[in-house]
Amino acid sequence: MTVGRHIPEATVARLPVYLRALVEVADAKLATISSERLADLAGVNAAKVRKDLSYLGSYGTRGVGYDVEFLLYQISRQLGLTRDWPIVIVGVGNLGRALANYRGFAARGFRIVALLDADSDKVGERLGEHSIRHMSELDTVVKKEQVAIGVIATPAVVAQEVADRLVEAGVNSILNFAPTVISVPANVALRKVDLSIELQILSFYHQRAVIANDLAAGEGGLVAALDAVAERAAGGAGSRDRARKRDEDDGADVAISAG
Amino acid sequence: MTVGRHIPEATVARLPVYLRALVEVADAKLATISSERLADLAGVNAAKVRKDLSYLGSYGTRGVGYDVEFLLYQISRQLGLTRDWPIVIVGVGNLGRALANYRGFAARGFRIVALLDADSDKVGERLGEHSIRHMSELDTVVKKEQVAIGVIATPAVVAQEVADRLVEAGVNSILNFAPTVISVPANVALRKVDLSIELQILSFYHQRAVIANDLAAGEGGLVAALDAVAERAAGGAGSRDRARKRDEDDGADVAISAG
DNA sequence: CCCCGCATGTGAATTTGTGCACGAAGATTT
DNA sequence: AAATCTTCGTGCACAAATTCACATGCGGGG
Repeated sequence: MTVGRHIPEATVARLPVYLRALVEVADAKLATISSERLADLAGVNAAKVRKDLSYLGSYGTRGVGYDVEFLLYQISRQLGLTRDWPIVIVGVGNLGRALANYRGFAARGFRIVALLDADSDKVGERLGEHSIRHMSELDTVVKKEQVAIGVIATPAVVAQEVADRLVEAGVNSILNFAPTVISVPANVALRKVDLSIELQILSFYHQRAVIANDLAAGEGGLVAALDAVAERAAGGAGSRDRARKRDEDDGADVAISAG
Repeated sequence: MTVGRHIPEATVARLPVYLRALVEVADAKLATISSERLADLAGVNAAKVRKDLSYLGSYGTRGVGYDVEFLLYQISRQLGLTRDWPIVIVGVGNLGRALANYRGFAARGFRIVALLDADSDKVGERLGEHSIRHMSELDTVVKKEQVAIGVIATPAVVAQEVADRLVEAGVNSILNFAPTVISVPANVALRKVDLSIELQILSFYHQRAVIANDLAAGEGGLVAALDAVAERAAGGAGSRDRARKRDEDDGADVAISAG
């Protein structure tokens, strides 16, 4: 492989999935793994795994597979997980609290350095190993702690303002949980996690399934009535779509574990 | 347009975003909106908005734009939001609680009918307008309430089992927050939200930005950048045998990357 | 009533992503 | 040492998604 420059976005989005699978494999004390097996664990197809990994360089051994530890290291390195990144969480409501308690952060080298909230009543409250500080300290904290990533968990109305302040303070990567579109300068990386949007997307496919089901199940007037609608809504390729979705779905995913 | 058949997946994922923007526009008492303006609010490009909307049918008026109310209705209908969908949340930990309290669900017609957890100590605990029920009631609840969508907010280890039970009980749409890959039959719709994966993806782009920045920073910066690179290259070998702690991270998802 | 301007709808080109199929390379067996 | 088996790496064709560019058609002004 021509030394992986420019890793495709779709590939980048899958690397963390491979990483997680590899951690499990390593825990099981296996030294090597085939693309086939890794694909299985990651829920994708083997050719894709090989192509993805080839962007990182040729780290596999034909006839054998990939060295688990080495691959773990290479992926971690590409993802920038070999060092710690200080993060701040802005907005300590429902979601902010869940995030603050989420142990997956530290596990991957994301170190929470501060929890900020605009509500003076919350300031000072202890949460895990941090006490909540006031928004006004944002700039100070970011600069002092060299914050790399800002997590926005505020209500939608203030999200853009918070983003602006984060950028202003020097943060160049933002993870937005607020249910609104925010915009940032081109040099700032932005990702969003939107719970209600995920549900709505699911609702779309769910509705199709329901209609398809009704059609398959019954044969009364209902069927006739829905027929035209179903034709448009479900199309003919419903199940094919569904099957694909499982594999490739890389649109938006978020993850949290409930402790 | 030949009346929307087969709406592309990418388009489906954007419809909720348009919907949200349209709600705001409607609140502002505007009767029509141009693709340009809607694109702006949704953070995408105007041609994409037009093409997306064209899949729903030709609802715009040349020279004028789209009728806000009408478009709102059409999108809601496509997404299946004109009716209520009963949902259950399985796993009432950190995240499950946040989800249970999240107001965005009810707002769009997703009605939580039950909160389930395997921990007997939690059973009976009141949370909002529900009291937590035991996992063993899953089948009963799903059937009695005609549950449409199951939300998994459990630790990763039990996620697959929970998914299996949901499917078994008749749920055909699942939103998975557990930080693990789960598999379901082809006729079941599945989406995942993985918080730690989002952070890792962000970390990838962040790292790039850091290096690019260092490089652009001038001479001293160049040295620093090369240092950073060297550190990664060399440090890798050193920390190569780092044993990653297995930890349950959470998934969460997001959607955009900034260049 | 006709013309002009504006914004939609869409064919076509481009870019990005996927997956097959096969050659290459290393391991294992005979 | 050769034959065989396994599994990677990748060229290629196809599919999906994005973006451009412009013809089309509606509404308003004169």
